[in-house]
Amino acid sequence: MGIAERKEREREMRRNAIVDAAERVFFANRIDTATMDQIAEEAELSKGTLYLYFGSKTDLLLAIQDRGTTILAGMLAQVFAENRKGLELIRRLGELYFDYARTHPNYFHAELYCRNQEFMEEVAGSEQFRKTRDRRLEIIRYVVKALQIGMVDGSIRPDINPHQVSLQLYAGLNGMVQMHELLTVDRYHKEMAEEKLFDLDLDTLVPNFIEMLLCGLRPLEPLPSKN
Amino acid sequence: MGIAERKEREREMRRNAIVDAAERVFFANRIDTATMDQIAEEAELSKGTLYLYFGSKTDLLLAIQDRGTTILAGMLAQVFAENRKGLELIRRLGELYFDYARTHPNYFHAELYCRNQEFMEEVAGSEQFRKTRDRRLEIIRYVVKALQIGMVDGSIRPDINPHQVSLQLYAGLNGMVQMHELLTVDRYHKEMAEEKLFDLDLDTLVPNFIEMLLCGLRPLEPLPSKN
DNA sequence: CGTAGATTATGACCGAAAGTCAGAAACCCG
DNA sequence: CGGGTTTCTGACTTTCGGTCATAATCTACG
Repeated sequence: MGIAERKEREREMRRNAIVDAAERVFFANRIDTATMDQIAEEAELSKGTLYLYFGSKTDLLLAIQDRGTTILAGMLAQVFAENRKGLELIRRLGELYFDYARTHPNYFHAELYCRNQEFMEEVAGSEQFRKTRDRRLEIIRYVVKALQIGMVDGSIRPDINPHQVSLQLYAGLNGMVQMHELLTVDRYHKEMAEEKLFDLDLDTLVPNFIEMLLCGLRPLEPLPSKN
Repeated sequence: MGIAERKEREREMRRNAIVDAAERVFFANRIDTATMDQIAEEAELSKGTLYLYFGSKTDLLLAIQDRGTTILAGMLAQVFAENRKGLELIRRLGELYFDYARTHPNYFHAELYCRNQEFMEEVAGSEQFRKTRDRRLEIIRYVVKALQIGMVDGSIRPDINPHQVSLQLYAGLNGMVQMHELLTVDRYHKEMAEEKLFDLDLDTLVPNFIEMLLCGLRPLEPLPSKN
C-alpha cells in the first residue's frame, strides 16, 4: 500500500514548493506588499490551492520563519560539541546569533517582522504557530544550558537565576541585532548617521555589546585561570 | 487680522481631535484591525476629512507615537535636574524607560508596532516621520550625555565610546522591554510559563537586566566611594 | 478497461478597507 | 449680498485576502 505514502510525500513536496515560492515573493520586495496572487503565480498554482496547504498568508509567513529558526537552532546546537567553559559558550551563542542575522538576512528579517503582538495574536491558534514557538523556546533552552554549565565550572557567577538571565540575554541581544538591522538596511540609518550622534562601527557594535553583557555574568572574584 | 490666527488654531485643534479619536480606536482593540471608517465615526467627521489632515493611516499612527515619545522625553529630561553621578543617571534613565512602558502601555505598544522596517519604509518620506525620528534621537542624546557625565566623574569607565554604548544600552533595553510586553500581555506568555523554562518574576526581570548592563560600564578598579 | 467515488485544483466571486474626488456647504471679505 | 475661497462630504474605485461551486485528476474495484 505505497500509494498513500507517495501521496503524502507529494503533498509535502508541494507544500515545500509553495513555501519556496512564497519566500521568493516575500523576499523580493517588502514583506507587507507581497500578495497571495503573486505567490500563486510564482508557485504556478491557483490561489485557491494555496489555501489547501496554508490557512492564511500569515501561516505561510510563519512557515518561512520556521525555516529560519530551524537553521539558527542548528547553528547553536553545534556550539555544545566544542568543549568550552560556560561563559565562552554564551559568547559563542551570541556571536552565532549575530552571524545568523548577517548570513540569513531574509529569514532574520522575516522573524523580526513577525515579532509583534498584533501578529502573534492573529496566528495564535494555528499549528504553525505552535511549531515555531517551540523552536524558539529551544533556543532559549540552549542559553539556559550554557549558563548552568558556566555556573558549575566557575566561569559564571553562581548567584544568578539562569531562567531569568537567559531571557535577559536573549531579549537584550535581540534588541541589539534588531537595531543593527535598522541601522544597516534602510534610509533610517543614513539620516541618523548624518547627525553626529554616533560615529559607530557597525561591525563592532554587536560584538562589543556581547562583551558588555558578559561583564555582568563574570564571578566577582577574578578567576584563578585569569590573572 | 486675527482671523488667520483663529483658523490656524482651529485647524490645530481639529487635528488634535482627530488624533484623540484615532487613539481611542487604535487602543480599543488591536492596532491593525482599526479602520479609517471607525476613526472617522469616532471623530464625527467624514473619512475624506481625515485625509485633509493626515496623509494616511500610518501617518496618523505616527502622530500618536509622537505623543508617546514626547511624554517619554519629558520624563527623561527631569532626571538631569537631580544631581547624580553618571552611572546613577544611566540607571535612572533605564528605570524610567521601563516605568514609561508600564504607565503608558498604549503609547509604548504603538511605538513597538511602528518599530519595524516595513513600517518605516512606508512612512519614510512624511513630515510626521521626521518629527518622530528627531524626538527619538533626543532620547539617545540623553543617554550619551549621562555617559559623558559618568566618564568625567569617574563612575563610568573612561575607555568606552559613548556614541556606541548609548546605542547599545538603548537597543538592549528596548529588546528587554519589548520582551517584557510580550510576556506580560498575551497568551504567548501563558504557554511559555507552563513550560518550566523560566520561573521568572516579571517585576525583577527588567531592573535586574539594567543592573547587568551597568556592570559593563563600571570602572575596572573599585571606586573609592564604594568598598 | 471503465466507471463511480474520492481527492485535488481552479478562478470567478465576495466583502472589507484604504484612499480619491467631484460636488456641497460653510465661511470670509469687499 | 454675492463671488470667491476654504473646508467638508460620502459615494466610488481599487486592491487584496479569503471562499466556494465547479472542473480536472486520480484511485479502487468489478
